[in-house]
Amino acid sequence: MKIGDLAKRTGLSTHTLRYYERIGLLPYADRDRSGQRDFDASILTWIEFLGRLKTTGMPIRDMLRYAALRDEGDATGSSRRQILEVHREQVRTQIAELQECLLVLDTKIAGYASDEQRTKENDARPNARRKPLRSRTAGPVTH
Amino acid sequence: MKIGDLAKRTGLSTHTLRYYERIGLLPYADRDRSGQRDFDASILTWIEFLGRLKTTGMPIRDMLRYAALRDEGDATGSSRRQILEVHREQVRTQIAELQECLLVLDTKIAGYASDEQRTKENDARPNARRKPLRSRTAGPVTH
DNA sequence: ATACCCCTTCGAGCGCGCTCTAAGTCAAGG
DNA sequence: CCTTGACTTAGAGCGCGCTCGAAGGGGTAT
Repeated sequence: MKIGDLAKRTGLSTHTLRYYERIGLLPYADRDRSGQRDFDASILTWIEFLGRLKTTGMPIRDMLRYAALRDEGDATGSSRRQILEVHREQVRTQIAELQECLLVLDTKIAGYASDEQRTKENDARPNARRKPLRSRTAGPVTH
Repeated sequence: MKIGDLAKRTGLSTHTLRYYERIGLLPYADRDRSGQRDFDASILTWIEFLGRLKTTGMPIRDMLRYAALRDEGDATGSSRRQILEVHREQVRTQIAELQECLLVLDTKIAGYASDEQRTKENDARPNARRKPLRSRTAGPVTH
């Protein structure tokens, strides 16, 4: 499988795929006689799993640790399991935090909701006037 | 309230607080006669709310849009509500994704679990050997 | 042979969100 | 008076995860 095809299948750019290989997140792919990468189809599973790790906020450096252990073979199974168990716990925490935030958002939105009738709460502005600022800090102001 | 106190209370560094003021995420704070910031206690509520937005992945540029509307006063209530409603939807999606990933992690871990007995599945390595690489790309290798 | 398009490597650049340094001011305590 | 320590501004630098550009090669269709 060529890199372009893999890109289409995974939604990653060819640039990103090469980058991943370069840093060791993907195994070094076979090259055909003209030097082009020929990916094994099984790479799809691995990339998908990496996607899960990424979605759940695992930094690349940790994925690299995991990938390295994977390369070392069977003996590293329990280390890998441990990494995943620790990570799973972080994901659980993350979900709990988000759910808490969701409640706060609900409350806040409810405060704005009541029939376009303004409540004090949602409009409280701490320190009076806000300085426009943004002199040399930013360019054409995109905000 | 001095910036140092506020830093302690919020867990943000004084650097970060000044940075937030600079970009307009915090209102321009009053200065005492010697030029030092004197924050209104009500800023705590705002910072806490910003924290929620941050936790849920809202980029600073969007927080700035929200903050700007807030400064414009009561008339912007419905725009602000809209921003939050859109964001809430994204948070919900995010949570759903994480929960899906959690299931995948559970499965993966279960695969490693079974009494230290290696299963094929969890060790499948796509393209044979992995090149060490990492020649000029990185320094002393921290991974 | 000539396009055309996808591929290659190497290395620079970018957007984000801080984070830190430098150089200096100010107020309180010993 | 002198030190200490928290504060001030302006601006440079950093870690992350890509993202892109330049310069060139290969294989196929016309």
